Amino acid sequence: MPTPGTCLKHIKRGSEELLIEAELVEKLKTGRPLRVKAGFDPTAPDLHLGHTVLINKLRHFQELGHHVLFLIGDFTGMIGDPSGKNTTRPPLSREQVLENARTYREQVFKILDPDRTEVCFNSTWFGDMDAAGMIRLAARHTVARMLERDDFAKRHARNQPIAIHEFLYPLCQGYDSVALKADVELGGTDQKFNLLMGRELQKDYGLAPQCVLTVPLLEGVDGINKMSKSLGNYIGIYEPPQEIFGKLMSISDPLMWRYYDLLSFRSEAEIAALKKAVAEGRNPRDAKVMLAREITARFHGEAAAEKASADFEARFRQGALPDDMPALEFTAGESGLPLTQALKQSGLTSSTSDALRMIAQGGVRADGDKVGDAGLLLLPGTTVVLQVGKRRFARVTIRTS
RNA sequence: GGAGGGAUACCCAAGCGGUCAACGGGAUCAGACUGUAAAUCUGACGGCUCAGCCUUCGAAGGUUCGAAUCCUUCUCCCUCCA
Repeated sequence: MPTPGTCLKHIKRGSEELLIEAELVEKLKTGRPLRVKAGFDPTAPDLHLGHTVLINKLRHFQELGHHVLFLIGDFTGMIGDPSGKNTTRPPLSREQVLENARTYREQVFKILDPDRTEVCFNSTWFGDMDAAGMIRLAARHTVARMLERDDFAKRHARNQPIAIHEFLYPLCQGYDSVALKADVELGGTDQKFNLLMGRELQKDYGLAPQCVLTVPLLEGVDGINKMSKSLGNYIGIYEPPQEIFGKLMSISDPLMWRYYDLLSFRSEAEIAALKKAVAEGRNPRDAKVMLAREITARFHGEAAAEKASADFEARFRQGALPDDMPALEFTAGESGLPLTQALKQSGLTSSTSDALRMIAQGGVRADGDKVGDAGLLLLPGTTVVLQVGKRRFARVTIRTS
């Protein structure tokens, strides 16, 4: 068993803030497995790398022998988290929630150890709470305390609306910690207020307050905004290996180091050494390949990562064709199928207008040769490899109708 | 309850009777460059049977030779006062 000191170091790596460190040390000293809580929205089962920063941190706790409480906020999901300023979301049925939970499990256990993970639902305790109970809970806090939360304060100052129920969300999240007797709760930096609410409520209910560990929000592949599906700058952990690998290779160099810090399982010493080597002239590309391989392997296995890497190398450095391109068949009359139609029907371009533009811009290749003639016809009985841009390919066979 | 402001393409945002498929910015895509990038530069960015045609400017009607632009009704958002 490692000492509390080394545990703490492991836990703090890549994290943003730990409150209160001294308390956590005390908890670690007891030697019992700590109950580590993290809450997840039941609506978005498509996890991306941004989510995994937190999940990686949960894994760190497991590596140290602690117990993870993976909480699905099926009850609070009915409220919606104001911090995301999500507009009204449709209520989910019981079946949908369970289905989402199943998907979560599937995705999350690529990182977490199932034996040390307990999946819970907060409807378990909130489902039984009556209106009086909810009001009792609401009585625990004041409006002034609520307005301490930055986004509430801002909205209030700007005369933007704050619905009453939005105040209930932090209270509910805090109460989850009471119900679960959490020792530690993890969350993104934007969750700090809600996490601290757990401490307050635990004290109110006569429990030892949980420690709070926040992790940074990961920037998306654009390097500017936080990674999110709606911004389209995400890398989903369920994407095909080639996609994950390719997207990681397309990030900027500075962003690469950020990803190393937050996503890689390599030791800090190893990363520092790599950084030094690049600073001294080693091609940053090598470092990026290592990162892309590590992450791809995490979700798809070593072999798939190896292959994605080789494909990428072949395609972009040597201009070779990918060996997994979709093979499609179209039928055409004797005169043949217009290239624009083939491009549109194969999904390589969004419309025939788009196809014409691509051809005009020199972005279309047939069997490796740049197409200059927009009126090109693909004759029946032939098979052509069509390419649009650098990344989109299809093998198209034309048959007679 | 009262007064005012707004709804334009993926997003932001001009336009206020014809020259508008609609300025500009962002995002995106293609080309050049490169380390695979990023940055930069160039171009594209509603659809189609593409030198032409068709459908768009919250919705539905109306005025007009002609409307994103004017009128009417409706829907939705926001601000201020109470």
